[in-house]
Amino acid sequence: MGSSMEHSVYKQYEKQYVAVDCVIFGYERDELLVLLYPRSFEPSRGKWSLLGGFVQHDETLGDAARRILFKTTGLQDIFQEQVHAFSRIDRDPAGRVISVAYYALIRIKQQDSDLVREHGAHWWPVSKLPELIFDHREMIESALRKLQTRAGSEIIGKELLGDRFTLTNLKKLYEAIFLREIDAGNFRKKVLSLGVLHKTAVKDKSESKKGAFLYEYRKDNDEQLEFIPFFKG
Amino acid sequence: MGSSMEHSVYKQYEKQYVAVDCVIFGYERDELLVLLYPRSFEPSRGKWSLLGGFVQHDETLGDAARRILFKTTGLQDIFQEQVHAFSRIDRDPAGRVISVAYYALIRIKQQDSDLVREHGAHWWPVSKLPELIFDHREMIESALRKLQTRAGSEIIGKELLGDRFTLTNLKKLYEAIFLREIDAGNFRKKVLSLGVLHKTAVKDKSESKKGAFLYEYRKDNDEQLEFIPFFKG
DNA sequence: CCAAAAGTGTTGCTTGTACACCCATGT
DNA sequence: ACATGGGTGTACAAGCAACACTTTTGG
Repeated sequence: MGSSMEHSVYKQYEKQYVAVDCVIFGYERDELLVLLYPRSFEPSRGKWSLLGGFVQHDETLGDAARRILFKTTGLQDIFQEQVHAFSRIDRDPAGRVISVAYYALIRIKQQDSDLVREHGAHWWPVSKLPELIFDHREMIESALRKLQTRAGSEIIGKELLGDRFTLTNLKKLYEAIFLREIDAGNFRKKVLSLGVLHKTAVKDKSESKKGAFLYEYRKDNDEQLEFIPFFKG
Repeated sequence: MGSSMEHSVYKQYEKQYVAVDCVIFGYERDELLVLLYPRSFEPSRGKWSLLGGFVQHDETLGDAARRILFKTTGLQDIFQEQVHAFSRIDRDPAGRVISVAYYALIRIKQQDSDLVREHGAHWWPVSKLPELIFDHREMIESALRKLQTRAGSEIIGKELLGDRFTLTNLKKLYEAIFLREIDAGNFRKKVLSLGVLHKTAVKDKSESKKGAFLYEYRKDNDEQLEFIPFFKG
């Protein structure tokens, strides 16, 4: 907006409830998971819900998403990205609420488990979601598509895995994100050819006798080397 | 949103002004254009602005975008797509307004010129934009990236060109969208290989002595053949 | 020794790109 | 006849997918 309206005279226009819903992705046991919590009151009691909240005057949508994430997982400085604004008039039976979906990537190990438990939240595999309220399933599906797009343009690794990981860890993560199998050899070559990972001297022997080298992101130069397409769903 | 709040008790939460800003793309003289109109009052008098308006209780964001588009161009049933929600707190100096950007593709010939003139609107080339208010430049840039993504996944043709067009018309449109030159022979082969266009018996002689065949979309079967990647920026 | 994951190499196919070349025709 | 866009063919390079093969080591 901008023109077609004088300043300070917005009074004549209607305001809306604006919410943010967070699709919080985690990764465990080779599966991509979403954090949901159960709805304990009508309507839709028993169904599951994304974590959400209303946007306040003094915060951006991103701020609101961060606030919600912090409140429910205790985590800060988390990668997140806007997905889409959902605005069906009757999407929330209790009132007209426009909701902007965000997705976030967190390391489940790092969450404040007490806080999560206190909210009754539960991790669900994206491939086996329970019944969800409102348009939350649609939000998760859109978020997953966004995540896939991003994972195809740059390496999503440390956000979900940790600072160091083996190439097999990364491959399994990508299989979880794209919901399909990937050739190990080709994946390895493709990822390494991008030159954004640095092989450490450390081997992880937890998943094989031989052990696999741990890799980390090259911190040095280029944050701008991103967005070289390297993987398509 | 959903849980964490009882129904009908949203009263305790703050409402927001929610606006929609439309990035209206047109195409003429081998250029991709955006419809802007001049701001005639302070602040930012003399700068240019997207067409926008506030969202009402009884309409979705898409409805609002359609309403604004109709009000300013007289056009209905226009292709449009949501771009992003912009929410910087001070993005509008006159008040806290969250704005969701949409882009639309229209055929300039079909617009209601009187209506457009009455609003003082003017078509600007995307590559030579004037100074814009607020975050409107950012909105246009995001919208263009979205348009490029979409144009790379399916053929954007009739929305901007008309029902029938030559392959050279389409190539020039793509050059305007991607802001770079494209090889004519390769473009032609790629587009035809998708099999979504049907060659008519009619030649357009307006642009060459030899004349070029007009193509149209195959209406018959498959709307689902879309989203086959066919062009990358 | 051998199962199992780590890691390397090879081959063939598909796709993209550059560019040469022929066609049709109004002036 | 020739300039101009329309349209086709070719040849090379890059990227990708399938899969064979070697390495390492705990049990």
